[in-house]
Amino acid sequence: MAKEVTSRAENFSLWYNNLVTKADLAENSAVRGCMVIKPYGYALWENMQAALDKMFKDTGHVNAYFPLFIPKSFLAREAEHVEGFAKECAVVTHYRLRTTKDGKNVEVDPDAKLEEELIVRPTSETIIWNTYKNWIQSYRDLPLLCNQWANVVRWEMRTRLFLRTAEFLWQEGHTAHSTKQEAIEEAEKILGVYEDFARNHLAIPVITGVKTASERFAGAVDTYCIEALMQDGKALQAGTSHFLGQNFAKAFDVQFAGKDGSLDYVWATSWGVSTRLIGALIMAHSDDNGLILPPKVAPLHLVIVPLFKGEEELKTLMETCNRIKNELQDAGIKVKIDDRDNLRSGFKFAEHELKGVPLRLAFGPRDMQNGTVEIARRDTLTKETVPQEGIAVRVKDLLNEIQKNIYNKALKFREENTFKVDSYDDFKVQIEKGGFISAHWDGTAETETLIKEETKATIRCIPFDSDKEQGKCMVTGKASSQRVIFARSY
RNA sequence: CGGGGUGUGGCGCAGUUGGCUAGCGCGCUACGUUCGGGACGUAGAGGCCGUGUGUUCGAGUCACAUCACCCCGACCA
Repeated sequence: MAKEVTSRAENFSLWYNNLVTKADLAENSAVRGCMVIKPYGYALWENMQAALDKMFKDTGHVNAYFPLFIPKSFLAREAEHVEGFAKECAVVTHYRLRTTKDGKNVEVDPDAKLEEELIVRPTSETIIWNTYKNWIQSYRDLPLLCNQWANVVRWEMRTRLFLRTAEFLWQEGHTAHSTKQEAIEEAEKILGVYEDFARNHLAIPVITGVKTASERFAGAVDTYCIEALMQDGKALQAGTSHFLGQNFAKAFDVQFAGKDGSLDYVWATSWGVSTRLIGALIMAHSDDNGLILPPKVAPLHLVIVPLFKGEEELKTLMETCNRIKNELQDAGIKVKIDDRDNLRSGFKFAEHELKGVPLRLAFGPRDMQNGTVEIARRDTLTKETVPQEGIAVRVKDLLNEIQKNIYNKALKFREENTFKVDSYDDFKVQIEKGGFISAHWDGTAETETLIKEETKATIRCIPFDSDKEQGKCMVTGKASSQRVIFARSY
């Protein structure tokens, strides 16, 4: 009997469980909201990392690493920045423990108090700019294009597995430029990288645009973003790229000498994507049978399941299985043979579907006789029997098809769930049903706040590619020059 | 920090108006039969019922306290 899975809520844990668990940190409430990334989930992250890392390097960036700890005073330098992060910082106040008198426990040694507290980085702008100060003197030192792969900690009031954990992994790029124009171009270029990565690797269509002032990164002049739509109709901010102006350069006194000898503050960007992208991947594609992972980032492309009774039969099948495995591996396909003898094949099928392995190749005595194999697609759940000959080509084709199909499905979903709305009444009705809503807004923070308070919808972004159509704000009736994207979001 | 809910083997749960030896499903171990879509049988292992204090002849069950977790808000990638 097949297990029945009905509700979407059940699926969320169904989807996550293969990749990640909540950190089990016993009695300590302080670390709630951390996650353990299991090997399979981490392999997925590593694939995403590798692809992104290559894209960064192809656009002239290099990797570096900066400290986890940030002196408290650094955060105070940029007023808006500290305002934005102060409420969610973990602070190190002591550097030593000691055994309690009864010898049964440990406690903080009050004599080991730090003179200046250290902040566990919520993001690294401050410590990086403090370092850049020493790296930049002349226009010849620019542009400086660094990326860092790191963990960060944000003490959120409420956490949510993958989407908002207390600690998460990410990459953060921090660049310095000699002109405003060049910095803006950099921020835009990176947003393009993110969009490309989401589309071509994660198979997630995203809307690119700029954030409104109230949604902007603390300390940025402009925040560009990619916004994705999840299957439950909620929006997810999947990545951001910030034009920081000269804010951090001024805060950390980073000036450079130009060709003409004049001094000026450098122009900056910062940008990042995190393990939240894994959450996006899961929530954008998965179905009631479990995960659906795009081949480009899947830890495993194909599992070979030999169908056998008894050790003897397995032996006779394994020769062919190994041959196929080698052939596929030589073609660059990530493949595994599932020859566990304590599980029935049906169970294995279900398990690999749950884990989102794009292809499954079943091979039994019947195929042995016919010189065939059975290939099943995870995305469509369809099966076909094909000759063993030329299997690598067929598998490659299928992986490409799956990659495309997953994207097209997600794109179709987004298109079917994006609505143009012109009246606030319609808006209130539509927002309950989820999806992106494209509507006119008068450009004021007051209206934005009002809408948020009344409907819980936020402006996800002012999209780059929207028509510059004239219209009237759906709330105030004031003039608007383009539609913006509203949604409820994670 | 407000509002609601839950704590019982690894996981998911039941446990009556307090009652005797705390159950069930999944999973786990062993053996056997099975094996082309989540198998079955038999035999096992595994629990001071979140914690503390009380009420009682007797507490998983009642009271009070406390801790933790989940959901909904405020905050946020």
